[in-house]
Amino acid sequence: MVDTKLCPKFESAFEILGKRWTGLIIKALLSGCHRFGDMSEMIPQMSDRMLVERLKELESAGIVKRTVYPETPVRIEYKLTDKGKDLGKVMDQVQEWADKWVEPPKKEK
Amino acid sequence: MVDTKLCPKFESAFEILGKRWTGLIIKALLSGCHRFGDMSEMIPQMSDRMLVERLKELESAGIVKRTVYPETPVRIEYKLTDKGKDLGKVMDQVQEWADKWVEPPKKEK
DNA sequence: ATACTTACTTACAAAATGTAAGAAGATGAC
DNA sequence: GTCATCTTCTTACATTTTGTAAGTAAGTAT
Repeated sequence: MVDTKLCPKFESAFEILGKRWTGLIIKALLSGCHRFGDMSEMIPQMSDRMLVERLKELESAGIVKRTVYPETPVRIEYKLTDKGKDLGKVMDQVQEWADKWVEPPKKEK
Repeated sequence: MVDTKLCPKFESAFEILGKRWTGLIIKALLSGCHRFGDMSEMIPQMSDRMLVERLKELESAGIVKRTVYPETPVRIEYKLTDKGKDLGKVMDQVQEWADKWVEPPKKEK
């Protein structure tokens, strides 16, 4: 064993990233999704309830900014802050790893 | 909105990384921890029960290899496979992001 | 026989997530 | 006016995951 403890900042980062859906939501935002409905469509396995909850968490973590446009019907935009955009590098590495190591799911047949 | 779906491989990667403790366990393994007790010590907030469960998942995902040394008392080593070691780059990016953006927790005065 | 070590198991409670229905606020159709 | 529509949530309740703490197994050593 080398160290006796992990870096607290690293741990803190994974309190966010290590929650279900968070990574996918950030990826969706990086891909240009900005609206609730867009994200909900892009990640259909996730329920709206979870999306609401995660977006609130990401907002209070300073990763996402929520803006209301009082049009009709109301439009609400979720955008990554600088802090959030900086997660792009993390996501790129995840994508690279996934491309190299994840074999496509062989569910059917 | 740009795309209509996320990359399935990316999603698959986050089925693992997006679980509580997984990131910290991989980081511990990258830091030179190899034994159950070491990891349990390095991540004291996590219970043994969870460590067992996550290690099994990581093993069946091909990220960790478990080896038994029938000494006394028994020694069991957990090591990252090549697939697992390749997550080092992801973890490095997380660390970089955390160093830049995570402010140290201001719990107690 | 008892104790000691490591690596788990098990049972049960608590918390997170899934599911599905509903609600609010502004509008337009009838 | 009343009904329906759209989007973004909210609520209630079931299911699943995680937390907590005690216990087990195998191999020594005392």
